[in-house]
Amino acid sequence: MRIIQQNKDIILTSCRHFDIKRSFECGQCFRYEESEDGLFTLIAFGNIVRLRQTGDTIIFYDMDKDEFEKIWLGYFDLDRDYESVITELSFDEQFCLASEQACGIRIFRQDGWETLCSFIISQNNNIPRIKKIISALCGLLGEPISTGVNAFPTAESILSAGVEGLAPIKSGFRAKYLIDAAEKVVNGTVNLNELGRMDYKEAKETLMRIKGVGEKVSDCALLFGFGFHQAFPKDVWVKRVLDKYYGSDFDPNYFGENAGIAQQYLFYYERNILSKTKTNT
DNA sequence: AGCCAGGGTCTGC
DNA sequence: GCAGACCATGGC
Repeated sequence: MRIIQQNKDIILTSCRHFDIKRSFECGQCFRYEESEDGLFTLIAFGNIVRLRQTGDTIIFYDMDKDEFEKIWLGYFDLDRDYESVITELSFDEQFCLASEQACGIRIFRQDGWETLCSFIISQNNNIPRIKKIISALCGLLGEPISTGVNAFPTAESILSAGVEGLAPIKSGFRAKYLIDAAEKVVNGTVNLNELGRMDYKEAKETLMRIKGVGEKVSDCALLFGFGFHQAFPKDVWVKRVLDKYYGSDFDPNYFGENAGIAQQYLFYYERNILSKTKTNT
């Protein structure tokens, strides 16, 4: 992969292991839109990013190199060698099948607070509606960053809204969980800045102090928002894979330190490929 | 109309 | 530790 500044854009070439469509559509990120001509618009860290992929070339529009290296290199996990990660995980037969169909998925390193809230909202919910609720939350309480676009709201802002104040976003029973998360982050019961210094187990337990955060939500936040690549979220799709091929005694340690990456490929394979092609038996 | 969705809590055994 | 009811909402 090479990074080139061309006029006002950043161009990545030879991106064998970065498929932006699959990476966005694999259920890790909710603040993006794809327009009909293949343009993706992402809102993250108070910025709006527009990007498009043609073959193995990706263009980041109106982006300067300093900003790219400071924020987006890390966000898109571009320092990680996915080739060797995939080779490492390929001892497993199901992963091999999945990685052929899900090639190019990368795990984004998103904002921790936003990721935590996003996956609190995700519980017992579907992806289109998760996106809607998050968008409404930002519109209601986020700081404007452009016309009609707001950043993700701070914990203080959500806390001051209260459960009643969140009513317009129609998050249902999850509103009280968002408030509890905001409260514990503001009062220090959960210090998100310390999570990175903890081991996986301690970080997971810390997030689970929040009401509405169980094992799965905690794992998603750790994997997509805090860089814990051994976190292995088990949602209904992943459980289907585990039931079909691995048995009830499956332990994520089977996949090692990058179990979370394996999980993401299996999730995408089951949800976006298998469930749409099989003739029901 | 009923089931499902990147689940968790609470209660009862 | 495990099963089941319940939780809001919208798409199909």
